[in-house]
Amino acid sequence: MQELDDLVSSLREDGFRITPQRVAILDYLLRTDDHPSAEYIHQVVKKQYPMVSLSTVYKTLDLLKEKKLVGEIEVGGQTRFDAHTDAHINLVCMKCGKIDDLDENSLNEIQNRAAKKSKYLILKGNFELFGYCNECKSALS
Amino acid sequence: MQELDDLVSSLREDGFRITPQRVAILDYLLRTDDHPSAEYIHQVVKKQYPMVSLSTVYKTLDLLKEKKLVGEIEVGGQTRFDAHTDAHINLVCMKCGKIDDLDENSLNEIQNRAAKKSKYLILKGNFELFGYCNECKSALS
DNA sequence: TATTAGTTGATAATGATTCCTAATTAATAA
DNA sequence: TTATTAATTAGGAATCATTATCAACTAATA
Repeated sequence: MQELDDLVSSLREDGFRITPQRVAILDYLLRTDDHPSAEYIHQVVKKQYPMVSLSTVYKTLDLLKEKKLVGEIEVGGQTRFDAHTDAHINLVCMKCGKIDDLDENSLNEIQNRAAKKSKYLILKGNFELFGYCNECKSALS
Repeated sequence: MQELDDLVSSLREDGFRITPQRVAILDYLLRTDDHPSAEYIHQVVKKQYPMVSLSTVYKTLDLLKEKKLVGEIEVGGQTRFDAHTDAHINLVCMKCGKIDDLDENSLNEIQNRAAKKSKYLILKGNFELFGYCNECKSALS
């Protein structure tokens, strides 16, 4: 996996230690389209490294957020993570809890316009739409 | 306050009891441009009705959310509320924590386009931009 | 291979929100 | 106006995600 190696090297160059735990977490996030919670990431990574602790997952996620390698959205009282870092829409299914990504070109433009109008210095944006996914809406009673 | 009276009447017609607690909470949300947390709403309402409990604030907010009289966004591990219910951008200052609203016409259009492309049934949208407000960015070290 | 500072795992602490229940009260009708 | 009653409230306990703490461990370096 070229991308993983590159990101790992860049972390190493920034002076961070490369631990199997960190690699496993980043690897999983790069491979999935899912938007897992810290708890879920912990479950997944434990299959490969049973000794990994939840607190290490949280700390690694903090690091990856800081390096802008992963993004986060807060949904239903918990934080969900993904490695899809360009501006996009998160479609949140209120029934099954899944989150799909949707690219939308106009978001960067909106962000720039908002920065100008508001005088805020904008660092990141989250765009969430809540509803029912195709499967769950079909199953509505 | 005409709007408050109308909303109170509509709640009564829906079979909900009109309590001073509920009126005070809704009244405050209608009057402010702020995006208070439940805790903060509790502080404000207690000045007028010192016996109001935090759990009543939470339950009233649930009711008002269900009736779509207030919106919510999750920021920094807590939920913030406002009575500005049409689609808009929330500008979140990562330093002082304030949230400003910004109208943006294209949001409804984006929402419709996303619904079509994704096949989701969209019920609501949140658009958040994070950064530093004009005051806080000037004060950056 | 030894050194050492960064990292980890385990668990305690925190804080926002939800749950629980007896007491209260808004709404209704007599 | 008063009695009835089911909805609502206050207060506190419980829950759950996240953060903090710290002794033990280990990746990086020389």
